[in-house]
Amino acid sequence: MDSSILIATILDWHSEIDRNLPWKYNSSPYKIWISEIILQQTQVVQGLRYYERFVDRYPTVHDLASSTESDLLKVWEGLGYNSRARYLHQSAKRIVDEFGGKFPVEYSDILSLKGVGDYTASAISAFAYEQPHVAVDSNVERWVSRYYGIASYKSSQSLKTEVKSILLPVVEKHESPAECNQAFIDFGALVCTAKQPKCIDCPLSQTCYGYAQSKTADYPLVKPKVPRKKRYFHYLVAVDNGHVVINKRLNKDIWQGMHEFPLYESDSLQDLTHQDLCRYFDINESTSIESIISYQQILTHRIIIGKFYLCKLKRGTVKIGQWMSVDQVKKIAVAGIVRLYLADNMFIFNDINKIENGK
DNA sequence: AATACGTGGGC
DNA sequence: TGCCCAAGTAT
Repeated sequence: MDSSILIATILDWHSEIDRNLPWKYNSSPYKIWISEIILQQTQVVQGLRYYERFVDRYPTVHDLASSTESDLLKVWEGLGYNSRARYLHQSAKRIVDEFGGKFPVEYSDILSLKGVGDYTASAISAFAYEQPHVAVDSNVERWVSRYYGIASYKSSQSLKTEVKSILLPVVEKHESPAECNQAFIDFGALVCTAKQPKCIDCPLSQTCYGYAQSKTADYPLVKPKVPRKKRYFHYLVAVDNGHVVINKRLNKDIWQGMHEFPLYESDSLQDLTHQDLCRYFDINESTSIESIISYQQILTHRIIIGKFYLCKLKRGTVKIGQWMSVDQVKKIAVAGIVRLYLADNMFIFNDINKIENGK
């Protein structure tokens, strides 16, 4: 089928779709930018509430720029890939400083923002400014690769280039690049889904290569995944009268900028011995460990095993971090594995006697 | 080009 | 339960 007829079919299908997403129509470039960043590698249902909270808290780029990275990470907590939040703050400051607070219009300027790659720059250009760009995300490359039987790898540059070469000429001729892109994405998200595509209801099935060959599951190609490496995080949960010792993660590593307890990382599942704890955390040998609790968190490329060693220390005698109260801890963004621990163990902030009584 | 970066939902 | 997937980007 000629690609222009193909696109006309999809636009026709899309004319009866209304997903009613808050960033869809008459949104500012700023809000479209926020929505696109939040939606990177994130399902719409998962990002929706974060988007609402985010624009409520930072209605303009000025509000975002004058915020702090720590505040931003707290709003972002639980969403994942938090470098997105750090880059958002960085870019907001740049927009205020270098673009006079006005969101850039030129594709090259938009692309130059940290955290904005080709997909996001294209999406903003099309949705906010009706410029002829194609935002190729996983939805779009999936249906195009299935329809034409393009044997390229998922997310590969070659597939993106191929998809663009097919769709861009059509978008350039159409009056609304925004409408085209929304239709392309929605079609992949709602009809040509990753699992169990709705070929029965698909307006393109009769001319679809993947459907004809019963090979929709084979496109696009997927590379074998590398096994996840395990990392063992040993945390000293040092408490004293409603306070606990906290550090901020500053290295270029997972959970950068987020908070945790004093950490020692090892390469084995073995519990740290009392001697190890004394050495690594500089605590007195008479300090007793109240409990050792383990949590596990599975990430895309890692499995984090967190072990939490609870003990009582005297505030002021410890230099391995900053003492914080419950209220302070509730206001900071914490690393995922620490969040798991705290969800079950908030009793550590109760007074010492209650902990001794085992409650 | 390959790898790292989070988290939650679906089956 | 274990595995796949998600409106990708930076290095």
